[in-house]
Amino acid sequence: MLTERQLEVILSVVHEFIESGEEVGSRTLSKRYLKGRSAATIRNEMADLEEMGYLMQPYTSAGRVPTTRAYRIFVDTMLQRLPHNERGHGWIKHLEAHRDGLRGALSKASEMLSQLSSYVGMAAVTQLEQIRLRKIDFIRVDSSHFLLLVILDGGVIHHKMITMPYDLSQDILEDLARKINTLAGYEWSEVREMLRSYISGELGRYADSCVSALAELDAVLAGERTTLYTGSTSNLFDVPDFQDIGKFRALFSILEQESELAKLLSQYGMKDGIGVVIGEENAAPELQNCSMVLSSSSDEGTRTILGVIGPKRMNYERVISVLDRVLCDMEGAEGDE
Amino acid sequence: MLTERQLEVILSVVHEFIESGEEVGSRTLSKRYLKGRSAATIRNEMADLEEMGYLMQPYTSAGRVPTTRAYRIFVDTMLQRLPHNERGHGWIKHLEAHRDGLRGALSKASEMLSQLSSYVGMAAVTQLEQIRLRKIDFIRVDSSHFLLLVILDGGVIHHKMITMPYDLSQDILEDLARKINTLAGYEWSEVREMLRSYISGELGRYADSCVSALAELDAVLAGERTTLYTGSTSNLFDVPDFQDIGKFRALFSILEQESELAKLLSQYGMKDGIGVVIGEENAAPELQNCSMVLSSSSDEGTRTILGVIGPKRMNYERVISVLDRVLCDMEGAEGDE
DNA sequence: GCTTGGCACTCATTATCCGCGAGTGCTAAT
DNA sequence: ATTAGCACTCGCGGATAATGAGTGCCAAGC
Repeated sequence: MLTERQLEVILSVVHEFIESGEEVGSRTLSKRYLKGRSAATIRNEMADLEEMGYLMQPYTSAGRVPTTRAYRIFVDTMLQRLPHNERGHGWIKHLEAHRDGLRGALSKASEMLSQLSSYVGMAAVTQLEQIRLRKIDFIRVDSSHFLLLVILDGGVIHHKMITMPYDLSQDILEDLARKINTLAGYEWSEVREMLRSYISGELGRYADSCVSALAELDAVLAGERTTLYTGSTSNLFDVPDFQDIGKFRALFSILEQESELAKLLSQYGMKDGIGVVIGEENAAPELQNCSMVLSSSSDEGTRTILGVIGPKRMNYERVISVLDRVLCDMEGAEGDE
Repeated sequence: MLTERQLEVILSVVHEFIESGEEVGSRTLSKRYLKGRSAATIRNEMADLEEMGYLMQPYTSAGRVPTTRAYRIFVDTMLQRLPHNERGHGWIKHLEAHRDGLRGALSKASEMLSQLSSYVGMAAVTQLEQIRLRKIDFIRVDSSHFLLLVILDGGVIHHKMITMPYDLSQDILEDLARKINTLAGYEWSEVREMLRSYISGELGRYADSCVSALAELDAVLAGERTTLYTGSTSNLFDVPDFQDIGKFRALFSILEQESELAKLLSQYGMKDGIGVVIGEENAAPELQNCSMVLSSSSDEGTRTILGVIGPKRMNYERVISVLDRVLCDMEGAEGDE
């Protein structure tokens, strides 16, 4: 399909364009990459490749710019070539043991990814439907308030202050908690059902309040719920591609809509290992000029995604190695760093 | 000091400049504001006012632009004129009762302020040194982990997973918690001291771990600690003053450094009620082009600040009324919205 | 003594033009 | 198949000119 030389031209154009940000001309390629061949020869190849959809000219008689297809080839070739770490599977196991807990670990990781990549780091944890309950507790604060505390597998912690019309003594609450905790290890959907029958059966006059508390709890836990952490975004100011306020805005506004971005991430982070999503391959129209380098890891109940988002014209090699390194750190450092 | 007419000129220049964003000329003023007088007269006044430091010309023979002093007069006049809500004192009392808790209330408030003002809303709660303990609890999760839970006056909640070398049974933990909870109502600094002696005195072999746990806790609570919530920042893209990427960056980067901004806020939010900080009045050099409209409310132990940050050339009237309205909502809506 | 119309002058902004240079496509020779 | 040569395209940057809003100042008027 593609001759050896055509491939070489594609890779060269992408490489040069990523470095310079300017349209790549035949002369440059002839001088710096395919030294054997003359500019004219390369011009012919480039004309062919344009027809095939790998290159394009921003205007008549300018240099060529790679299309997403060209980037794709470039990245795939790179991923094959790299001594590509077959770790990147197990890291989710180590997250919870982090000294700052899940929350702290993810927020630090995203920040670190931002710093090291000089783009924007992201970390997301998705609570799947089949997440299991680890521990639940009610803490009486005063006569009309208690704090509902839920700890799920994977270290996800939720808490919520509940207002009660009755004064429940701490003893009653403890008793209730003890009962519910016998359900630890079950999936949430099961727990919910069991709770429902328990409440209506045994709780008598408190049933009303408990039902509404259960509803609250359900709202927090039901279905997929993704929490997203975003590293520092100020690196984006130094990216030449985003000097234009319009392009900047496109990326930025999606970074701010956590829910949108979270949906996108969970959509692409299917396979374990490191993956790259380039420009238009992305579902969101705002991200046409952006690429993401992602790694996901799943456990029963949660899926965690770490990654970097940056311009399509990003330094993929560096970002991939940075991500790889952060993942390794994660497995290594855990509690002691 | 200032004649009636000089004052009028100042207010007019500020008003016009806020609307148009362009240098204001004498002809405009004569036509739209001080209809009685001719352009030449106003030119003379303006020359005087420039000498007095209220106006300035960006370059020779251009229109005039207000200085911070002029903005100051404009804002002060407005604050006097407004049917200015003498509420705005008590709202901190109502925060905690919000159905989403303190955290939820503040994050919603900042978001709402962003939406309504079309600038950037902020909400910060500062935990003062003399904050009081309301309730503490240890929840055993498994043999080597327990969750430390601290509830402070004002509804501030902290939790932290602690790893323990020993297996402490839930009973021991509960006993410990019960003891500590007798200290509820004391200031944290007192609690810390009492705990310290208790631990070394009675806990025997567990003392080491407890000391380190106490240190953890102390790190979270000691001194001032401000939590900052920032509303959507994407409104900034539509502000003409920030079309230039450089100016945008200045504001944005400080919004991202939560700690910096938090420090600034607590510095200015001294007096209760609504206050405005304009441009260079601000300590941070990054905020020279920005103004903040702030309202703070203190309780024993916490101070909460709500406000909006935007360009110096912001629509102060609208922002002030928006803030006022959000504060009222806060007092009214509480749990039921 | 303010106020005001008139006038010359300033200066940022915008439009226009022009030449440069990098790059292309095509063709004819190798 | 490759390559040197050539005419052509087109964005970019600098120079120049025209525009126009606004000023400062002066001399006349109320």
